[in-house]
Amino acid sequence: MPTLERTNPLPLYYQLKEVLKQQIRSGHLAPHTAIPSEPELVANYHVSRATVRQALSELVHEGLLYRQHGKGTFVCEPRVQQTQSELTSLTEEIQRRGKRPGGLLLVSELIRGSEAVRKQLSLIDTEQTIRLERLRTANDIPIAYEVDYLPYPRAASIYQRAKELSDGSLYNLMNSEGLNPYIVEQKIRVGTATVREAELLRIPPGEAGLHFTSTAFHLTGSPIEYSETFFPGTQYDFHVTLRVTK
Amino acid sequence: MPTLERTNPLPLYYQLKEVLKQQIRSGHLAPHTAIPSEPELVANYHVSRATVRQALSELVHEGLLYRQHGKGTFVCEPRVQQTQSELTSLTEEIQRRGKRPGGLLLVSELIRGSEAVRKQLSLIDTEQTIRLERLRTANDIPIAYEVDYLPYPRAASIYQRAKELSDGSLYNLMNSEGLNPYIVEQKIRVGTATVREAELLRIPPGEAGLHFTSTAFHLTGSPIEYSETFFPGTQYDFHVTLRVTK
DNA sequence: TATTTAAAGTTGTCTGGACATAAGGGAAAC
DNA sequence: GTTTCCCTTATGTCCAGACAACTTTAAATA
Repeated sequence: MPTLERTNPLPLYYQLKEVLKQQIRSGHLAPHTAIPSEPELVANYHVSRATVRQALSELVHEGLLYRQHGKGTFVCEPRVQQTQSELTSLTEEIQRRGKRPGGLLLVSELIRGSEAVRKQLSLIDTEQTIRLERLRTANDIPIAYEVDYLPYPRAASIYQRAKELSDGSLYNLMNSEGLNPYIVEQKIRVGTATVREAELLRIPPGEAGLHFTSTAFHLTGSPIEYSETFFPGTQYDFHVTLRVTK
Repeated sequence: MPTLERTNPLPLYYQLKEVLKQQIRSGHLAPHTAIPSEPELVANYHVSRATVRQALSELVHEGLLYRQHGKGTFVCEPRVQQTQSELTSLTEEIQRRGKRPGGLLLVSELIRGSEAVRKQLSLIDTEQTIRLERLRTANDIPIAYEVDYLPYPRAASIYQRAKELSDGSLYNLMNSEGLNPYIVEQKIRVGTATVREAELLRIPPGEAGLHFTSTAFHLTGSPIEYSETFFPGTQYDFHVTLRVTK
């Protein structure tokens, strides 16, 4: 049985979490079997019950364990996509599929922006909108047309560094500037390509595809990015994991 | 200041949560302002710090508060769609839009099922598949064509009560039978209507629409339902809220 | 034998305390 | 005037213990 290191800067509950996670993934703890009871974990790892419970609570929240009052704590059956509603950027999605992500920055401008966009970004009167028009590629093949809007004074650094978007993702850039997307709301519907989109994506105009509108919020709940993306045809399938809020 | 009732069967941390939620929603606690510190809440409500922290932690998890180590706990800016990745059934979606949900059960049968479906439901050799073919309606207008698959011995009660699906939702039925969907994985892509789908939905064959494949898992991680749904044209837009996993 | 009761083990809630770590402000030193 | 250091306050982690509520098992009872 592994031991927890009190000299380790990582918290004890976190170390215990990792140990249990490892045992679940390796199969030492089989699905639907009970893990050691809380008093047993307390004795085995020489930590308090509060520490054990913090570790278990987070694993329950991550969908690896489930509890039954009076009976015990059990291992969940593994799902194909173990992550729940994980926030992954298109860049990461492309990489996950074994392709090389890229991007072509078509336009980078500072405008007032439509009322709809201004409302999405909760802009006040004096503030402007950064507008980025991009063609996203996988292995140099265009796969999506995207327009991003960011609040101007706040995301000024993004406007300066927009050139770096040619190969990286906007979310990476935002993270490095303290504008970490924390929650993203997306709306998905079927749409058809405009003439401009069709040209850039090398598809027949009017072809059907997925149209995304997405708003990213900071940890604090402030909107930090709004975007509209068009994925042509059936090249892209979108995954999502929903969970009951209890 | 409201007081917590120790005679109330609801836990203290839960009562405190509700009090704070109410103050946030009513505007007594404005966005980006600090709520009382933990020691203050301890003094104000006469509970221990652990109880306060349990309430705050859950509110942070629900996206209503954010913490800053060394500074305090603050109120999040409200988002349009305050729920995060809430698991809502199509029936609820239709109701939310002020329409009357309905359904026409076309087929209800017990079959072996394709290998793909059997794999989705993790069936063993002797188990069969319940197959339900349904036309979903809003105000009696067909809006989607859906085929559901459930594991047979386990969901036998659903097969018996399939007739009740004519006006209710499958998820409601499943909940009442202890088969509560807890996590749902969905795949979304653009698809075209088959001849049968076009006929039933009264649209031209080959018309584009959203094609959903969805697998519902129980609290324990076991798959309990797999379904394929087709939404024609642009009638339906799908909302989703993603969140970073920290 | 069948039923009821009691005990043991489990998670859920709650207490009061302790020290660590991070942020900010003000006083002291430069 | 500027910097440095310390004190205060905030959240983060951890402890030892208590009782409640639920489940199962086993003993006691009818």
